[in-house]
Amino acid sequence: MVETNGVPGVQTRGRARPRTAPSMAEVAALAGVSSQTVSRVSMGLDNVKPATRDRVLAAMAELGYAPNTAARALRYGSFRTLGVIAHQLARTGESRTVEAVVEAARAEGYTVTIVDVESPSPDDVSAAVTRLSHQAIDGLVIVRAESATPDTLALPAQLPVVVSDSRFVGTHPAVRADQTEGARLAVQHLLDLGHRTVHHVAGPDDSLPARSRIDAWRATLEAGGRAVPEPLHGDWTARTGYAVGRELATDPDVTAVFCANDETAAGVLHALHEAGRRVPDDVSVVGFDGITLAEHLWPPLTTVEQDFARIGSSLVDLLLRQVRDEVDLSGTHETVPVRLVVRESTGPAPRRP
Amino acid sequence: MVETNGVPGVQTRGRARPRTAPSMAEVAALAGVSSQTVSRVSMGLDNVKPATRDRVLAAMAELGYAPNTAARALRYGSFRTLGVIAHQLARTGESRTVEAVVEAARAEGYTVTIVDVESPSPDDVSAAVTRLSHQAIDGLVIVRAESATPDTLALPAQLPVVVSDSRFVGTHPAVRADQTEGARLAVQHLLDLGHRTVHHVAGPDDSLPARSRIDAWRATLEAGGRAVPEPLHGDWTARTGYAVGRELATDPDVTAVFCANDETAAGVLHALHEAGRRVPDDVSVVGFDGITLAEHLWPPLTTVEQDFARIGSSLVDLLLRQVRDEVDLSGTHETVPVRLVVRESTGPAPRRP
DNA sequence: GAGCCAAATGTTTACGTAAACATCATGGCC
DNA sequence: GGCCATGATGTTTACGTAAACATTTGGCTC
Repeated sequence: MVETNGVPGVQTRGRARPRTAPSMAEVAALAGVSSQTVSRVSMGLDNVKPATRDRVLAAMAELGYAPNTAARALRYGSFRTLGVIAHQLARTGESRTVEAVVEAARAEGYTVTIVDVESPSPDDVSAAVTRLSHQAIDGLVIVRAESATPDTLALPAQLPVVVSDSRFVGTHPAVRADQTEGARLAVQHLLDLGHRTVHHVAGPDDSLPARSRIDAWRATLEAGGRAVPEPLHGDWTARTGYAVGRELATDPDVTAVFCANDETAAGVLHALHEAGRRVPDDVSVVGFDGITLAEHLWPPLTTVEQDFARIGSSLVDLLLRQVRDEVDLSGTHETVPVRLVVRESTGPAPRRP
Repeated sequence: MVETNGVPGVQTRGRARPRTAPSMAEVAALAGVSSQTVSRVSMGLDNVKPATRDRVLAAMAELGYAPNTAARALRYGSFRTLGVIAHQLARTGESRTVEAVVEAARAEGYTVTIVDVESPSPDDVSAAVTRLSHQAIDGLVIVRAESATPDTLALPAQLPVVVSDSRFVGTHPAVRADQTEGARLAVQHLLDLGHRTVHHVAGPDDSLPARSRIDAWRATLEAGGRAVPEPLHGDWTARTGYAVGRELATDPDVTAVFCANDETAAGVLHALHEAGRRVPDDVSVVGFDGITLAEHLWPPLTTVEQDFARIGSSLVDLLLRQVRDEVDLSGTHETVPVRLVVRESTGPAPRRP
């Protein structure tokens, strides 16, 4: 764990105590009591005479006292803080999950420290973990690890961890959306509409969810005895969706496209419109995620909705069970159901010419 | 500052020290040195004999030692952590700004603790501040305070604060996008295209940026001697954009719409499409923010791009200057330029029938 | 009013780190 | 070979809080 450089212990030196907030001792002096009594008031214990309590509260108010979290954390060995490692905070799935995690953590009295990882490369994620473990956290949520694997990622021993969909499933407690069922629903929906086959604009190769969606897409086509076209590769962005979409638009055989996520679908829609192909009359498009804007794209996008709120709260739940009870949950993983929402971007297959 | 309930000092009790990580003392014992020597190695000081350092590093490795952040923070009086209060993390402007803040903070060796505020009401924001000041932060970034004002928000004295666009401008150091210029550019662009006037779908009333945009929209129309229609009110979401858009779509006099943000614009586009009004042939639409999807809406959205990355880094810069140098910057505020990006959602005004 | 119990409050201590100060060795110099 | 400067290491202490233990106060019983 410790290496020549990157030793957990080695840190740059911080400046010493810049600002001096009032301490319990000062409050105690002002109120004419011992600091222990201040502590009792501060913790809301009831074995303090009301008159004394009032004097202490008044002193706190006068000095603007706030308890020193560092000292408390040192005392308790806990920060009541969770760490979150996310890859691209501004991406929809990401921010919705993080938002839900923050919310769920708050409900449990925890706050959340965020580290954004520049690239999803193992190196960057490792660096993020190292940085976070220098920080004050009781547990760690890894929202997207993409290509990182348990081997490439040196997690501090003893640090409770929970991951959302990634290669850590199996080695760490995980929460994942039901990717397989989602992709199946999407593809089957298109087949049921009479499309002969379904093209797929996939996510990046190193992403496990992306691969789950590819696999389920393929399996569903095969189960229906359909031709399986070569999947096209995107990177979750609308930009590549657009680029790939321009190619798809030129192929008259393409009547149904299942996109790895809604952003990609937006790009595909853009390309189709531009090429003059009508949606859904000529081509049907399905997305994945259920971003807020999906409903207001044109035409409104049929998509597979993930329950980000539930994913977030499950992540926190699973993590806190480890933090509090120190149980070993590795291997457990929870699957959150998804939901196909049919809108106007999908329709019956065009009649063959 | 202290009140009957909600006293900063009062907290529920945490369990005491659940997990015991190896301490310096244990490493010292194993390496046969004093804990101070371990500390020196840990801090990377150079006045340790190489042989000794190696022994200490070996001991650290063996025990899986990591420095206790709480103790360090207590010692230094700093966590190297900044707090961020955001309103709706998943909203685009929000998450982009937060992402940039996280990034900029990381570059300065700080991590970021996030508190998501449920509603932008003063009460909720206050609660968030209270929660955060229990946490271990050296400074606070308020990304959107909306209706909160310096009066309604009890900030801990001495806590360095920086705010993005809000009513705190003036009392606290602030960074704001050039709302006025942005709205002017948007409206003028539409007027230059020959539209007689421009309708506005505004943001919520209690948001200062929303009001700046309204004011600049009105001022630009008046400067051009145009009629100023009643502004319509949205809440930044595509949903209300759609609702309001349905009304606009029925009014043949509406040929140009300036939306308070891109999400709203997406909703308006949706409504216009649905009503069979062509964009931009019948109606031109402009957004605000420059979300990634703007380029891939249909038609690609003309919008006023904010430089979120720069806003984020300016926020951190301004905040750290206070944290480190303890200078008083209240009153200073930085304005970040915006940029009009013209796409296909705007075009010449239709010929009058 | 002595005795006793419980409530209220005070005192001591430990949490892990690192600055400040103290000590000890080593080596160069005359 | 003694002296001092220097570098390496050890010892003491403080940071703010809260548990554990100790003491005082007040009220009640008989």
